[in-house]
Amino acid sequence: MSENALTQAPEALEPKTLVEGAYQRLRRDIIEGVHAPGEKLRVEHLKDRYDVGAGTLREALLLLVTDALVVAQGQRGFRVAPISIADFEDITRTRVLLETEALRQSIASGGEEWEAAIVAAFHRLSRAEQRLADHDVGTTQEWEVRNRAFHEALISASGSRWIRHFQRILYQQSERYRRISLFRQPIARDIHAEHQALFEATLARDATRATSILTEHILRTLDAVRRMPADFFTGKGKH
Amino acid sequence: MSENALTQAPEALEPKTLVEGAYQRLRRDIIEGVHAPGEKLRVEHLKDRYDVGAGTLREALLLLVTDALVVAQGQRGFRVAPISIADFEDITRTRVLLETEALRQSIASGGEEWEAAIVAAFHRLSRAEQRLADHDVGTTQEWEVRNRAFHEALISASGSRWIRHFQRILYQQSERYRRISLFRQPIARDIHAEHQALFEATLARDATRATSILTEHILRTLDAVRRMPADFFTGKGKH
DNA sequence: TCAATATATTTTCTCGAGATTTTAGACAAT
DNA sequence: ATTGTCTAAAATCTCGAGAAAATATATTGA
Repeated sequence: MSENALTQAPEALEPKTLVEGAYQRLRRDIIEGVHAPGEKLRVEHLKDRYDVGAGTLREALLLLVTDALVVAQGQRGFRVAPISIADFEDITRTRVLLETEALRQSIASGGEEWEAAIVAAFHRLSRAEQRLADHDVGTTQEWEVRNRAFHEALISASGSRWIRHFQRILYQQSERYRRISLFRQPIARDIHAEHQALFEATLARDATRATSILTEHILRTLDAVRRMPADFFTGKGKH
Repeated sequence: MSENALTQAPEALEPKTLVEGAYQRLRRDIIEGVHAPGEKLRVEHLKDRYDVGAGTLREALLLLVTDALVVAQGQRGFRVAPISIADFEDITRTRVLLETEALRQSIASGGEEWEAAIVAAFHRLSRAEQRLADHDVGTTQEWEVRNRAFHEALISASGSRWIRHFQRILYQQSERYRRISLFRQPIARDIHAEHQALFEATLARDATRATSILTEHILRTLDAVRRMPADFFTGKGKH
């Protein structure tokens, strides 16, 4: 973690310490649904799975509280943060608020390096989407990474470290929802066209159009989750 | 911590565990400037000051990372989050973005209980401001608490837990800046009139006017910090 | 005097075990 | 059958000590 905790992309660096290592693996497992939402996280069990001491694992769990992926309750241990449709709507709407503002700022003050970064990220993402359309297996993970990179590149010229910090947290949260709903609704809809339009409007410095497209783009993910069966979030149904 | 980590106001509850206790005291000390920005936080020293074991104190430090009051760096321990004018401007602008949106939502969907809570909070704040004007000593802390309570009451009807969560973090950050600059610039300007106007516009459900006043209200704190001597944030000057 | 290397000290990180609290189960009473 | 109490088990929280790393100090050579 370099100068400020807010500047640091939490997955970029490789773990310098056992705590960070456990933190990263635990985070991935939570986002991927290995540990179900609401599930109790018992230190005694997990310390074997992740091969660290109890204290070390507790610290990793504490770090995950920062990402709001884990909730700690007084004298009653840790728990995977629960999910709900209302929460996902909240995440999505707040993401729109922050991400459009950050995009506006970036368009206003972004320089050549910013443009170059977007072009590069878009190119990488397009390739992944092409491979995805060709039904190549195992490219979803790659797409996830590049999709995130594209979205971060778009707003990377925003002067606001705080907005980018919060955006990162929310994106991570929504990624968790997407992973969980992925089984039912693959990344079907023509998402590439949306990215293309977003890409062009941004480079054309058309803030109004770019933010409008971005808003629709983010909001569209709401439909997928809304179409889920009612018992999905209670955990009673079998999936 | 009840249902969701985001719903919990971190200072309301009394500590159920040693970690929480150390966390709360440590947080207060950082906000009040007892531990200067950028200062190294050595576990061996602090564990005596706060009367807990080393592991316990580390956990408290980790919790403070969530509030972005402490930064952790790989194998090099903990440090009080640094401050800068640019950071404070960022905090302030982001606060405006989030708090105005939350206020808009509250005005749109707030019910009677929301109104009642605002009336009560405003009353309590007014009394404190009156006492402050009468030069009563030791009322600044009380004012801080009630000012925060008033601002939270205003947006308490916002359906967005995430916005409220982020708002709380940012408010806490700005409180730190205010405390540090308090010595030079007391809460002079007629802040009560601003609160009064904000109060009235909100209860009148005039979202445009209310958010406009709130924006000015928050942005005005920027001036105080901008007037600080240039060497203030480097820590070279004596204060 | 300065730079570079080597040593010593400090600090962080990590683990395992004991104390406290919560949770689960058995049993009795209404 | 349900409620309540008591006991047993499990889990969390806490601490101190040892291993690893980073920092400060001393030494050597140009």
